[in-house]
Amino acid sequence: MTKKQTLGENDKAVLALLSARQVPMAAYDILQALSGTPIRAASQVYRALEKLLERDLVHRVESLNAFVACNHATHTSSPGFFVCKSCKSVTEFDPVDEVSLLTDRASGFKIERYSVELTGTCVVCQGQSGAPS
Amino acid sequence: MTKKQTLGENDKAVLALLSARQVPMAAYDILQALSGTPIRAASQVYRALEKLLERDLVHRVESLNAFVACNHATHTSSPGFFVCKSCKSVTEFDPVDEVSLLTDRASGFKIERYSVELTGTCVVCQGQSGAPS
DNA sequence: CCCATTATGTTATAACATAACAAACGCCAA
DNA sequence: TTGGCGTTTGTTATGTTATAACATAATGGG
Repeated sequence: MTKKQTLGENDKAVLALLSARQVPMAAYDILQALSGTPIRAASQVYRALEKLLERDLVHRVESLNAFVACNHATHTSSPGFFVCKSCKSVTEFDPVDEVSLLTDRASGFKIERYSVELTGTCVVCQGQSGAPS
Repeated sequence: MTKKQTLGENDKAVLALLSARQVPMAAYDILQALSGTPIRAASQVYRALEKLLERDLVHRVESLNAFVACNHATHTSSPGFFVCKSCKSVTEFDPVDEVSLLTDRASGFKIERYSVELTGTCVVCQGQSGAPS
């Protein structure tokens, strides 16, 4: 019963791509970016993403239907994100404090996974759009 | 320039449906459930949802690609949800405390909207599945 | 070597969402 | 009153995201 222990070539290619870019990518964008490789179909991308998500090497950004490489040393399965709607960048953080508050008010609900996504404008983009010439 | 101030029949029908059910519904489920009405196409459903979302009468549950009627007296545009993966029920709450923590660590990021979704098992479903006969 | 299992490739389709255009409706100014 | 404009609604088509289903190849233990 050998369950997948190593990443295959496709998985590595997807991970390398997401690590190189620092922004979230949609699955079909990944597909297009990897057109030089054996990856030719959506299902290959989704299969790779599935493995990478299991290992917390990649996170899904729910509010964007997109995927981003984890940039933390210690991979957490449930990160929080600041998502800049202007430049599409995301900043990852670990919402431990917030989640401990949430645990308190869960009143019996058994939390298995969470998604905390803050949408707005990052510092850089605020400077660029807000300032008059 | 009269911008839509009242809800139309379609909007009311969608809201009534979502209020009657207490669980999130996907847009195409709504479409099917309203087959007796003038609503015949997906775009009509999405248009109604758009208006209802603007007014915070309905919320989008990102992790389910689904929509649920707001059950709060004071409608907030950014609620939190406990989502039971077993019975699909959602419990809405206002994550003000958590978000004030997040504001502290946002370090210049301007938060406009947020989504806090906790997936797990509700008290009722824990009792049903966990207990031996 | 042979078979079972896992991995990969390929095609098709399901599920979710919006674009684009047409028809009808309401309002108010000429 | 009517004619024009903005809004709403209806309709068809298409775009986008995700998975199902099946075929083929690689791998590893007996």
